[in-house]
Amino acid sequence: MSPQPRLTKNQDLVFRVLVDAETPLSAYMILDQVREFGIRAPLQVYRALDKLQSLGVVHRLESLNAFVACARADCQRHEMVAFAICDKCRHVSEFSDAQVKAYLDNWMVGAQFLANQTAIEIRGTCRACTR
Amino acid sequence: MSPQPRLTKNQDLVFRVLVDAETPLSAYMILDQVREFGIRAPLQVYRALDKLQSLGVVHRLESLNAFVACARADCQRHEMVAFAICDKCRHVSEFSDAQVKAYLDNWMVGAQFLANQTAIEIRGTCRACTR
DNA sequence: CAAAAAACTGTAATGCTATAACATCAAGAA
DNA sequence: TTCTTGATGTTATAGCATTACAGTTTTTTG
Repeated sequence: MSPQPRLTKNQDLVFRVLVDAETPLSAYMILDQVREFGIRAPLQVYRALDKLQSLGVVHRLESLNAFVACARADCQRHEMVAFAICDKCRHVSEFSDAQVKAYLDNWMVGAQFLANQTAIEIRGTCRACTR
Repeated sequence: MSPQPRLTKNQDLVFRVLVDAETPLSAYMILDQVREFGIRAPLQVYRALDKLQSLGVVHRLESLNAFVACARADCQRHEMVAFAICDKCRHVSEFSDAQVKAYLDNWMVGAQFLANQTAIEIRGTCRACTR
């Protein structure tokens, strides 16, 4: 489950909380859960999150100011990923669509725009909450 | 320039600031610019922004916690819009790609996900800042 | 190995972003 | 008119994120 470079204690604590979570968690929600393990300040959480994001094992959901563990077994970096976020139950589906990526890439080539990072977040209601 | 329903004073003030801006502005940056016209509290700005967003004439950039006036002349259509945000000069290019929309729609149909709102934000470096 | 460099940790203080709660006012519909 | 809806104004507070400073551990490399 753990990614390549051995995580430090703080990173591992934060990562485990996210892996166990069923919904995205804010940094402060994470903090609440790791306080009992010695982490006391928001910055300690944010630093761990930064590292985990750079490893590609955690994603930030911009529209929620929250974080999720990567859903894919093979967490590759710099790939284009999209999220469908249910506003009722907060469940998040992560998916990767090569064709969406291809079309956005195409636009970027045309505009001569060098992309670092792409956020695709769809807010709505999931199947389970519709019925 | 102004949209259908006549804007109220506060809405108009906020909208004008965004139209004149060359980069996305946070609610508090907007507040700084409308203080001289009598707006004093963040909530007054947020309320105006909410209304302008629902009219479709202002977009929120989730990854920046900031707002931009809609770049398109015909703002009425509430299509899927994407943003390319330059991290160097903060310039934002707004574009709409029917193909991307089609593929995301396709995914949503498959997953039986009812979408309300979609955010597509590409962070990187624009053409002008590359050279 | 020892020195240097890089990465991680801890803490306090602060700043930025957004909303809750309450009271009031203005405009249009019944 | 009376009712309803939407906008306004203000204060207080909640929630999210970073700066600054100090110290420690781990890794690199000469």
